[in-house]
Amino acid sequence: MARKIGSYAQTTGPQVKAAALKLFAQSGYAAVSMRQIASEVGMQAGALYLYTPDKQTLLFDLMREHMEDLLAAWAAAKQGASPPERLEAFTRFHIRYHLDRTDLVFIAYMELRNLEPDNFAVIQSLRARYEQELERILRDGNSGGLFKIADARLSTMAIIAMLTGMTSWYREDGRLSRDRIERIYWNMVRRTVGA
Amino acid sequence: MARKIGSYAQTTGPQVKAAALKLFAQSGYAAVSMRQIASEVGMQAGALYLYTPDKQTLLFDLMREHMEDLLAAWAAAKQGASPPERLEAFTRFHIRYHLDRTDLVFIAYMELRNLEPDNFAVIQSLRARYEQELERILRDGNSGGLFKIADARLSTMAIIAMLTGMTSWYREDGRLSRDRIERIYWNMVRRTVGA
DNA sequence: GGTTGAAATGAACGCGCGTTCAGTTATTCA
DNA sequence: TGAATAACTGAACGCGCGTTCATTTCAACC
Repeated sequence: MARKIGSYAQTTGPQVKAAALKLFAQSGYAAVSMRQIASEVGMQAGALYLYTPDKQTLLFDLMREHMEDLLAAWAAAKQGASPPERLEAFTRFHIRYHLDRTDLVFIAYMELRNLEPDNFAVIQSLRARYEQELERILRDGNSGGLFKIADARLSTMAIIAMLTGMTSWYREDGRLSRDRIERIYWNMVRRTVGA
Repeated sequence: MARKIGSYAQTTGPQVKAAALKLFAQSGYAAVSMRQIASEVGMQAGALYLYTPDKQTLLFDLMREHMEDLLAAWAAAKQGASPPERLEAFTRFHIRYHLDRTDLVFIAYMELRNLEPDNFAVIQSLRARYEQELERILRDGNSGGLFKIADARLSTMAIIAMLTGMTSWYREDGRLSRDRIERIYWNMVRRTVGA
């Protein structure tokens, strides 16, 4: 018997996560059963517990890894000297990263209230760190007179909502190419900050 | 016995809806039980069925009435001759209306996937009508040269996402007054369309 | 080819779910 | 006062839930 003692099996783990991701994004955490997830992977419900201690952890791990990957990817992609350049880099990075992971983004926004308090706090703090990255750029640009922003916090929330909202209507085979969408949105963001 | 024959009792009905609204917004449709809703109103679960045929209809009615009220309220508040004036009216209306009903707005966006297909289609079509109102203004302003918009549909989605996102962070006793928030957001919207 | 141990099964657990309905209570009005 | 009716109770229904665990399968290795 392979009863996890401190660690969990690593081989089938990714498949379980992928199945949970797909189903959670489709129907929502509360509406998806462990039996459905197991069936998606092609096993029985009991076997899932070789890869996760419980259902809640499955959700939490998806969200935490998403936020950590996002922060790491931005740290790697970060560039630009002036605030306008940094803002453009952030905007384009955000769009590309999110359009590649619409399911994860969807979950990370929709399932917050299904997290237990401790887990919620962890995700909120990771999210805050990401928002801080944008807010920092806006404040720098504003104090340097390059942006004309009334309230950096409000602009941060507005821009992130505007950008992240894309994931709810974007389709791979849609009317506009990703490049075109990216260009149009960057233009709107630029205008929003008065640059 | 008061077994609904075609119609449902009207007296306690609003209390049931209010309780469902509160709990759905708090924990999500799938995570809230009929027993919880009943307990919030102060009755037993069975009594709820005097006011609704089932749980799904409770959700659907909340969403449908919200969208119909929204459309009716905008029809009444609609004003302005030029596209910029109309856009300002729309923006300010949207903010005021949504900040007064954060719970309903939250549900109307989050619980779409918990609607059965037929119900989903109804809500989607109501939502589309509302978005059309904004898109019409943007197209008119663009063809008159008053706005500088690359794609009216994208700007519509961007603006609505930006405005509706407010409901997820707005608090009655927050740092900024509603008037100030409204002014700042209108300024951002105005810039977004290049006016 | 026999042993090991990881991977997975499948039955079972107690529980809460949405919904139904016969029966009880409270109010209305003749 | 008593009949009619509206409002609500509380027990019950079958079902699917998350989770556990003794048992089976099977590839890897001596």
